[in-house]
Amino acid sequence: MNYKSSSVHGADLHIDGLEHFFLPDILECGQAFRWTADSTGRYHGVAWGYPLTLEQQDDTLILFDTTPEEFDTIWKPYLDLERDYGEIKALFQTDDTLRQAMTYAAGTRVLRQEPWETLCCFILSQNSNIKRIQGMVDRFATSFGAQISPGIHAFPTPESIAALSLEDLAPVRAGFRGKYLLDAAHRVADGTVSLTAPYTLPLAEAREHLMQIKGVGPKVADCVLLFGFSRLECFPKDVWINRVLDTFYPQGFPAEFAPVAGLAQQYLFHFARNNSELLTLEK
DNA sequence: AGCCAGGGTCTGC
DNA sequence: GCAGACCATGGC
Repeated sequence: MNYKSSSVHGADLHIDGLEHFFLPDILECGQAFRWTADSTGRYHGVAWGYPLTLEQQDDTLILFDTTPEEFDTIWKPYLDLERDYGEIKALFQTDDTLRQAMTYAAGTRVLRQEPWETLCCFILSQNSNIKRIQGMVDRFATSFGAQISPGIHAFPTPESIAALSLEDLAPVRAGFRGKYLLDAAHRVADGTVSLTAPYTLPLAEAREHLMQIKGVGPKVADCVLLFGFSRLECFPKDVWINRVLDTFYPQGFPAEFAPVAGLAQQYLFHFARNNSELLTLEK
């Protein structure tokens, strides 16, 4: 189990006895882009149309201004609190590289994000960096998302984006990615691309389905499948992961980890970025 | 100042 | 199929 109990404190909810859970690992690892930490360490964000403030104190997670019902339907699945990370990590312990890698992001989890939001974010991610992606996503949501409370915006809908022109999108400062956002919105709005089918399609077909969209290649498709559709068998390959594979898995990534390779990818990504001197950097 | 960023498209072999 | 130019822009 991932936590022992939950309790209501006024308008807040406390989740106690957390395991394998650390907010900075989860919210700042480059899988989600709408969470920001304030000076007290609390995180503010929006997901599935709901705003939330989060704070972690040791093994207790505090969700401010929410209800047990909202926790059960939105935040428990969003934070992937139903998955047994202990079991998966025990499997990874059998691998020397993964055992070491897991210490660099021990509390990460694969969020269950909204597919459309994840699609847009990773279209915007291409040839960019996490800081700038956050800026583009914030301008996108602020400019075109419905205001759900003062200063807080829901993520824009595909329909609302499909009605825009490239010039309308200028405030996002997305550069060449703007036209890709519009293509994604058009295809989702007219039904060419389904945002439910990839939950269940065979992986190769799910990738091809998303890659119909201009600006969506293998890496973006895999990130959307992993972080937006909870397809943990997906293993996005960027330059860092390729260096890890070259250095530590020249015979290929072990097949026994295939069903949860996407979680391994998370640990390996952060391990790589913190230990570049260990990697073969040619090519 | 210059490099690189959680890539993808388009063109030319 | 595969390499290489090119894409816009900001963060470091």
